[in-house]
Amino acid sequence: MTDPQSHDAPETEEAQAATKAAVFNAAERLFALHGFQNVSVRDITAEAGVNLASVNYHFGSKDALLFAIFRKRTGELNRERARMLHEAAERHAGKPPVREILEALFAPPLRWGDPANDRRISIQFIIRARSEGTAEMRDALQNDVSHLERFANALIAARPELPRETVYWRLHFCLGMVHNNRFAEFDRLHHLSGGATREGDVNGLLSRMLDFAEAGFLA
Amino acid sequence: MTDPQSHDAPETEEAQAATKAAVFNAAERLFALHGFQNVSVRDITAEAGVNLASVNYHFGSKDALLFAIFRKRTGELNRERARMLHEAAERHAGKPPVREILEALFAPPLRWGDPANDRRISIQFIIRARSEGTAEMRDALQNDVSHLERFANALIAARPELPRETVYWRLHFCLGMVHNNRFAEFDRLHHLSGGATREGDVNGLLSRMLDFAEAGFLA
DNA sequence: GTCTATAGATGGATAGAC
DNA sequence: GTCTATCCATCTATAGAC
Repeated sequence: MTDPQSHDAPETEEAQAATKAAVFNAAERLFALHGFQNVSVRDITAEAGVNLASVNYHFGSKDALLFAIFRKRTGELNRERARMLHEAAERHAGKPPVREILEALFAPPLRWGDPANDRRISIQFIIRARSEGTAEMRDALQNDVSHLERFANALIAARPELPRETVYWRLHFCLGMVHNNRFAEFDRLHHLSGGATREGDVNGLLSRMLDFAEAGFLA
Repeated sequence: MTDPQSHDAPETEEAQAATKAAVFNAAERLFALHGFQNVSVRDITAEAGVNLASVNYHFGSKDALLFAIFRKRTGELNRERARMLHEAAERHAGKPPVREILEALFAPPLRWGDPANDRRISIQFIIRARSEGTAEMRDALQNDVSHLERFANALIAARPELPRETVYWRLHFCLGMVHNNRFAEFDRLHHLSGGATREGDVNGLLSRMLDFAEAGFLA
């Protein structure tokens, strides 16, 4: 924009954005598949088909790249969950039932995990960040509980007869159910059940999770 | 034993065993606290107060040390769970109810996680191995489902009216509840609940988990 | 802006002295 | 058997050529 040769700028900007996006996507993919410490800047730039210095030029450092991916994806996921919770509240005069609150919590990560969904890799990245993330990521997770507070408050309103402490623990159990949906765990379950569990049936899995967790909240 | 100077052997063997144990314990502790890739052989030997070559001398390599810890601890945990399941079966003529099956699944890792328990660090190591472990560990987890098969079969017998597929998925949900019991997740929950959740009350947490999961199996 | 070449640091593993 | 000194591979980050 400040460049007088404006007919050159679009090409340059596009090339820059394309390189940055290629690095971003390659990094997200490799981190999700192989773990954060097992992927080098060389792996990422080779996968993206760009030169080695691109990571530092566009993101500053390997850790900053990781954090950029983390922040973008968690932001998207949290917004999607918040929107579903808001819609559920609107449908029920501000007091949605437990099942619809849990659906807003479960459905977005499950839909992302659909084998037919491009975001499949993003959700695996987020799950990995919870255990392998940098100190910066863990601090961000630790401090940004405002997103979960909305869910906790909705659940407390839906089950006012339960002690608040009990609701928090049960929310913790539900989050454990979500975080366990990793490739390796699905594979293990598939092996254990002799092939009876089908990973691809996202809506079926959502129903199963809601049945289980809703009953747990009624106890 | 084959050494004619038998009065020297005990001292040497003890020293050897002591060094090996020091390496083992320091490694388990550091891996559990900081992750596998973030701990170097130098960190381990420094923490153990032994020389750098000890890891390779006693265990062959860093990865072999990791795997030795993994195999020992998972073996201990699985035996403890199997024993509790066996005892539950004996109490109920071979057909224990869902709650006692789940107690055999939940109680050992929870008791290990008690802040007053020396094994607190071991269970964090195992949980970390599930997501950060080497290919060798993941293969071992993948192939050793015999331990879980006993629990799956007991649950199928306790709920014969449910489709087997449903029982497998619900077992998967229960395992997610267990695997989510990490330091970082407890801290986050404590923060979210404004300090209402007490991590130290192991028996209370066990009851809460059993209430939630048992109700989920009744759905 | 892009890319090559390389600096600088750290890692696992091991040879060889004792 | 124990330990020091060192090898060699690999990593991130960056300087400097174009």
